[in-house]
Amino acid sequence: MAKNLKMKSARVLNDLTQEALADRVNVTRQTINAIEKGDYNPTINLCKDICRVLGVTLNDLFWEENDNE
Amino acid sequence: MAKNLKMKSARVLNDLTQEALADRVNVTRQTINAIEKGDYNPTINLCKDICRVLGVTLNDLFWEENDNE
DNA sequence: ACTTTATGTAAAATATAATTGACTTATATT
DNA sequence: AATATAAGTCAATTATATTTTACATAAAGT
Repeated sequence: MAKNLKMKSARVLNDLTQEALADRVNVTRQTINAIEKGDYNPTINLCKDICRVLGVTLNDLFWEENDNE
Repeated sequence: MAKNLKMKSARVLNDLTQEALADRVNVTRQTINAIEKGDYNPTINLCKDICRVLGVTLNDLFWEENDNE
C-alpha cells in the first residue's frame, strides 16, 4: 500500500498535527500516523470522521481512479 | 446506523445476489448482509473493493453530506 | 547544549471486523 | 404441497484494527 499523501496534505492545510487530528476523531496519534504511512486498513467510520474534520470527502482522500492495490 | 440502501440498490442494478457480491470481494455473505443492514463498520479496503465491483465510487455508496452517525 | 514539539516506529494487549456453521423466513417455481 | 434460491439473523471463533506504553529522531526555539 502507498502512503496517503493526500491525507497528510489535507491535514497540514487545516493546520493540524497528527496528534491534534487524532484527538478530533478519537483515535491515537499512532493510528493517524499508520494511516498516513499507508500500511493500514482503517474502518470506514474512521475515514469518514477524518474527512469531516479535514473538510473533504471520502473520494478526496481514499479513492483512486486507477488503484491496483 | 442506517441501512445502506444505496449499496443494495447498486448491487441489484448489477444483478448480483449478496452471495455473488461476497464471492467477488472475497468475504462471506453474512458480511455483505451486515453492511447493507447498516450495523457494521467495514474496513476501507473492503468498501473500495465493493465499489469497484459495483462500478461506483466511495462517495456514491458510503458518503452522506449530512451524516450524524 | 538544552528543552519542546512533531513525527516515526515497535511489541504486547484489547476491541471489533469478519468467518464459520446453523437455523429461519420469503418468494418464486414446479 | 414441495423444492430451490435469496435474504435475514445469531452464537462462537478467528483475524485484524486500534490502543497502550515506550523509545528514537529531527527541527525549532531559548
